[in-house]
Amino acid sequence: MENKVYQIYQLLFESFGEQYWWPGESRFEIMVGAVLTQNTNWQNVEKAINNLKKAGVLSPEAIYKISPEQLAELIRPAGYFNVKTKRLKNLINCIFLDYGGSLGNLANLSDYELRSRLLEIKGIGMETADSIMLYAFERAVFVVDTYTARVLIRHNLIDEDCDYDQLKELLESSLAPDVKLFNEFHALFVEVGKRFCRPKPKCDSCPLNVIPKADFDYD
DNA sequence: GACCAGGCACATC
DNA sequence: GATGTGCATGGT
Repeated sequence: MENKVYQIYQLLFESFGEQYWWPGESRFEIMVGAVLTQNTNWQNVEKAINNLKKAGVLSPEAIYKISPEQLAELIRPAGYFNVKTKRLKNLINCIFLDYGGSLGNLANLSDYELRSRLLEIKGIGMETADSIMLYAFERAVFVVDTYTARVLIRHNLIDEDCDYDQLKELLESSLAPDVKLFNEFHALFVEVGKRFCRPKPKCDSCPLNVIPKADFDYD
């Protein structure tokens, strides 16, 4: 098999089907979710987003105006709530002070400009920036996360001390730059990761078992 | 009770 | 430049 990366996509799609990501109703909700889900279970993020919705503050203007204390209380279920309060405020301040509070103005930026601008915001790292790029602005960038790394490393497709850019390069160079494909593939990595590729993996019925695995000791 | 989650910035060596 | 640490809730 020539393209193992694409083979992985096919195996995962056959097993799990379409994932219907990102689970959010608006561009802004996706951006907020991208920050809240940092190192955090999506179930907890949903509670926080529901709190924001119930309080009627899931908009750039409302989050711009709300006090840090109130915001922290609303997003508490997502964990790291003090850190994430600052990160959300940083993101919203950028949108307001530099782009007049309009996401449409951000949408006019080129891929390179948008990613650079997002990465300047304290609290927005590469994965969060790429999640926003792909899922909120429909740009064909691959979102790498811990599961992506784990799966590719365990199947010997990349060195175990690779960095984010190397993983991203492997994926983007192995695939056509297709927003829909990147959307599904990242979501499928998360799905297979949650089920089978934890730090201590349980690979018994994993659909990727047909791909050779590296030998690891997991203690 | 231990483990872990759809990271990131910062301190220290 | 590499490695370590704090941040925090909630499900399994």
